[in-house]
Amino acid sequence: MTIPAQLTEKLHVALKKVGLEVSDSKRIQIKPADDLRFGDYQSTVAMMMAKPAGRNPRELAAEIMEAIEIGDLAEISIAGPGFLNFTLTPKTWSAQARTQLSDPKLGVPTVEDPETIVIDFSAPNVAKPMHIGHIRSTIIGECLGRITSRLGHKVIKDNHIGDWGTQFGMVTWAWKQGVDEAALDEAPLQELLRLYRHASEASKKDEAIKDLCRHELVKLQQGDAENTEIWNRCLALSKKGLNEIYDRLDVSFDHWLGESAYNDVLGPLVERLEKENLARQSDGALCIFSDEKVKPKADPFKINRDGEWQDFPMIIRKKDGGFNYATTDIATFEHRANEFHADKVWIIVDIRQSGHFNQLFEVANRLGYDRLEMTHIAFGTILGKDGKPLKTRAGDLPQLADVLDDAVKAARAVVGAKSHLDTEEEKDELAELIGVNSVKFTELSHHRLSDYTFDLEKMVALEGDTAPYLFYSYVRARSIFRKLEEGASEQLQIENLNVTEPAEIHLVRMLTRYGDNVRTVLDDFRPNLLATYLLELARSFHSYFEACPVLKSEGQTRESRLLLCDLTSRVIKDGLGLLGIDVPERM
RNA sequence: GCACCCAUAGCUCAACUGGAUAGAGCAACGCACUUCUAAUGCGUAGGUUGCAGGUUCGAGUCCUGCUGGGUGUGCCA
Repeated sequence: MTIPAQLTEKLHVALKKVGLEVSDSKRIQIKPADDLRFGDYQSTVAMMMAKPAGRNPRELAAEIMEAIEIGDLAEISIAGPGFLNFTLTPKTWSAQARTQLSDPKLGVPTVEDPETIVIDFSAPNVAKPMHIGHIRSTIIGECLGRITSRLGHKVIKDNHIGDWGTQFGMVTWAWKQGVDEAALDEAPLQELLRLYRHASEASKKDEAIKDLCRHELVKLQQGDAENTEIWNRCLALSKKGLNEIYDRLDVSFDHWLGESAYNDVLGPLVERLEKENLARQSDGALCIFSDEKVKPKADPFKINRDGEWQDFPMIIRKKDGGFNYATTDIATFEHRANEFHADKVWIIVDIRQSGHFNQLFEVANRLGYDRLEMTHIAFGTILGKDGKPLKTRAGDLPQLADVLDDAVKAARAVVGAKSHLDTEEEKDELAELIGVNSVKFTELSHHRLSDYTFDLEKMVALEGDTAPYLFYSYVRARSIFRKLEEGASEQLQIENLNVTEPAEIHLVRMLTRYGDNVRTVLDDFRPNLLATYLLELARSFHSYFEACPVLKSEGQTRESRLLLCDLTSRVIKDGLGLLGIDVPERM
């Protein structure tokens, strides 16, 4: 039983003794104290019960304290307006640490009812190389996938690539204007980007060219041989480029079911919707309208213009006959429900698309998929130095590969100056690890909804709350074991783990919070909570490491401290692994 | 206009979902290295949590109204 559960139970019994019946044990509210001066856990039950019982909260707290049979689990004190503070004894902490050390899962809980969860993330447009804006979905998605899977769920990671949309019409048009085969051989992604930019600029200037691009897409969607051939070549080249980045980021997928994967079902799908009166013609397009069941304000199919509520339909077939992302998105969730048997679908996409998802989820309900729980996990915008969003269409975004290269270069300079590694090859490898993971960690340590300014210098800063800080704590802990005589680490006895010093106790306190922190990430899809926790853990380890000599101590103390180093290094490695970050053994 | 999101130290972010004197890092200043790897630790300084009300024993957190910023708003995704 966990410590909070034990304390809750003991409090429950004590409350009965004092003559106060608590119907809901949640009201007892044992919480970790947010300030260590107040102990490890606190209960506000005396304050909450006092008023209805017509009692003084402090007196009530004193009675409860008298009645509770705490044994040597914790020390109790009363403070402030009536807080009951529990300070766990060193004996309790030692036992907690031993339990965690002998648990292969390090205290991370497993869910009782595993679910099948589809995570839809990254989803780049394949005609263009990934730019910095793609980092958020990619990194958050991989992290959520790892955590969800660790908690015992079945996770299906799906890269819903944009391989069928308007941008393909543009690339195809430009391709036919003149593709540079030599460049395509040399640097395929750059050549595709050139084609896209060419078409983008041309169609901005000339409405007729825009129409030609649209037409190329319609031809592709209708199976035109030449366009299909071009499409196949683009797709192969793009995927190769994307995979290089994913390998570098240590991101992987179970499926790459992009928009094109659903092409064959779009026609029948749209016919079905029209036949069942879920969609109707409007201005030449086929649209899904409001069902008028909720107030306009809460209706995703309504919009207010000049004080008047008007229809705001979801277009599922354009007047040129082409399908758009709304159509493929409907086909996609049907596939996920029917073929993947998903209980939940998490879609990790920019918050700017939230309106679209409100409509999409409503469509799912109307189609009878109300048991499929779909969530749009939104994130904020990456801003330029001017405080304005980096423009997606302008084509002047830093490419992700370049950002990673720059980060590695910056890391290489620091590694060159500070590393204890022997060879240049090892240093290059370490710089790659630090550079790439600094970019990832920067992303994961921000709240997902906050906009943040893209600042390469800050991103690769290697001091303070960064990936290298965490790496360093891990490396310090592991280096101890390299100094040990052969086989000594195997002989460590878990029973000998026993903490007494404040720095040791604080370290254990942080360590035992690991499982809870992992779990809470999924409450609101917040990897930054785990990132913050790991930084705090590392901080308490560095403090401990400075305050408590390990190898210079003797006997049981030495063994106990070695075990603490072992446990800490395991938690840090495991925690970073859940964030999608690999650790170096030396640096 | 309307809808949604955001506002916490100079900067970047926390605050365990309503608890005590709002915490970290960066930047600034001071102290500690022939080291268990100083990519560190210890300390100083930095706040009317955008403003005004309300609910509550108790509000950064919930409610209302403002202010400021961002995003979206029919055939892009």
